[in-house]
Amino acid sequence: MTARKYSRQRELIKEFLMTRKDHPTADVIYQNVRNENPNISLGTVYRNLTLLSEDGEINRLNVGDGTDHFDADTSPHYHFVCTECGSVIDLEMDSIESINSAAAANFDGRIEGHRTYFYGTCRHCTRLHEHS
Amino acid sequence: MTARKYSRQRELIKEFLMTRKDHPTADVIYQNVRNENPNISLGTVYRNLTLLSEDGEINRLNVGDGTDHFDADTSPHYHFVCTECGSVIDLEMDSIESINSAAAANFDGRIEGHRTYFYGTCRHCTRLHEHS
DNA sequence: ATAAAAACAGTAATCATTACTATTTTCAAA
DNA sequence: TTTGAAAATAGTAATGATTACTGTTTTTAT
Repeated sequence: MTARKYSRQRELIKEFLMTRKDHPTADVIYQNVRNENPNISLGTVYRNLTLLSEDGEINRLNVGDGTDHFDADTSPHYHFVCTECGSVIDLEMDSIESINSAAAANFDGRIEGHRTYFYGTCRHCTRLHEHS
Repeated sequence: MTARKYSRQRELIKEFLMTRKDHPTADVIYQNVRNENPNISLGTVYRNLTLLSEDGEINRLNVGDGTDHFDADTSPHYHFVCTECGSVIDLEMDSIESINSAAAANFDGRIEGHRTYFYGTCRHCTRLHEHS
């Protein structure tokens, strides 16, 4: 519906996000894209992140830490969030779309999908606790 | 560790939340508790919601709409979020703790739990679309 | 009773995000 | 190739949820 026009800024944002697998926040993206375009504004970053996710080119993650994270990998996969350091890590596991039907069983409405985040302690933070 | 002292305000907040199954936000709780205590401040509501959830007496829900929701039902259960009206509804389905082990299979770290929200259109919004 | 810890009301501050505005860029059609 | 309307931009102001601060009041163990 909305005619999308080319923008170098949007391209830079997408390009940067594709190089990262740590699911950065808008501000981290902003700080990094500024290396390529020092004049870009934070509002432009936010607006383009929204446009890209509306277009399905990226995903917005609400991991529960108060700030959104972004992911250029739109293939179905799950995320782990470390409750100590806050890092967001891709999980290698099969999709569990079957839980949608489990949820729909006793529900009077239409269930279209789900979002699942796993929480715990990441490898690095676990090791920090080890007292050998 | 932190010695908790009685507070009438905290009691009112918990009591109100227990009467509701629609998972209200802090501001909705504030507006309602003011009927019982017109002097209560919004900061007190926020602080006590945090204390109550730290104590495991209530749960904080991050449904992805930008504002936290609260639930006095701490028994394990899942939630549905209507993408049209934003309502948050309890789901009657078995716990699927088994997905934790699926997530842990290829992950080098400790997975302690997960949070899952189901999205779609609620009964009410679905009916609004029906053109009979 | 008393006093230290906890909680309070009221308000200011913070943080992420969105909205606004005047200017610049894109791009399809002339 | 111009041209002009739509889209996008930079910069800044505003918003909304939440947290922090401060002087006062409550709680509660002694």
